[in-house]
Amino acid sequence: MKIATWNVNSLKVRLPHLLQWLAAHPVDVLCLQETKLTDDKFPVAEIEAAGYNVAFTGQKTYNGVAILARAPITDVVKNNPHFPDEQQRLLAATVDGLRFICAYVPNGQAVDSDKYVYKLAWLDGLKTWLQAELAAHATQGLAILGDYNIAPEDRDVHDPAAWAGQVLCSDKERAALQALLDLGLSDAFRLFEQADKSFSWWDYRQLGFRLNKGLRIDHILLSDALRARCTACSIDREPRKWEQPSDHAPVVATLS
DNA sequence: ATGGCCATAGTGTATGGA
Repeated sequence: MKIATWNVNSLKVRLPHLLQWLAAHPVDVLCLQETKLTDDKFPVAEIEAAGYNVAFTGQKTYNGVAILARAPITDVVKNNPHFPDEQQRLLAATVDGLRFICAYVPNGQAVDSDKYVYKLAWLDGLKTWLQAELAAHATQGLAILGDYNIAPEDRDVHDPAAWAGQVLCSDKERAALQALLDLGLSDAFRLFEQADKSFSWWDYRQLGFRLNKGLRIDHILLSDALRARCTACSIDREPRKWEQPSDHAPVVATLS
């Protein structure tokens, strides 16, 4: 079984890339972030024609998440019951008996800004909900995939000195991510040997991708039951090379 | 050169992203 996450930065613009990528990589479950589409505009027919079931929750202009799956999708939950939020950033669903959560963590804009305060509160609320979800799905397993907008360590940053203390890299954000891991989750990417300077996002400016000036901020976190089944995890840089790409690359994990 | 790009809403240019 293959599971993946991809921040598409507008599903309206990136639908051709999504369909092209799925044709080459027919993963079993794919979590999308930043669809930026209200539900009435979601491309259900195109995704079903590609052989996927889909659950989604969106809004105008910003945010929006979706879960695509080859198998039936059940027990869909939109948003965090423990954190009332008008922004559409969380979606949970069960596929093949496994629990999947698609997460688009707030960006935070700048350390100590209102958006940064919201980001930390949002992550604290996520922790409360995750604790319950992990307990409810301990046996079969849970995966939470998405754009965390946090680079866990300096080795996940192209220029740690320049980014030190900045949003996406600050101590409080890293501590909030660690608090999620401490619930009993593992960063799938770090279960394996990986190339140095592996990133999942590159700025559109400054030839960011060509110079590999990126960050690793998109993650697949696995509960213990799924960690034991995980045999690989990689970042697919290919779609970042396509014409008019998303600034994020897909992250893929393989489960035995 | 402390900003460069991209998407959205909507036709000027502001906001948000990361």
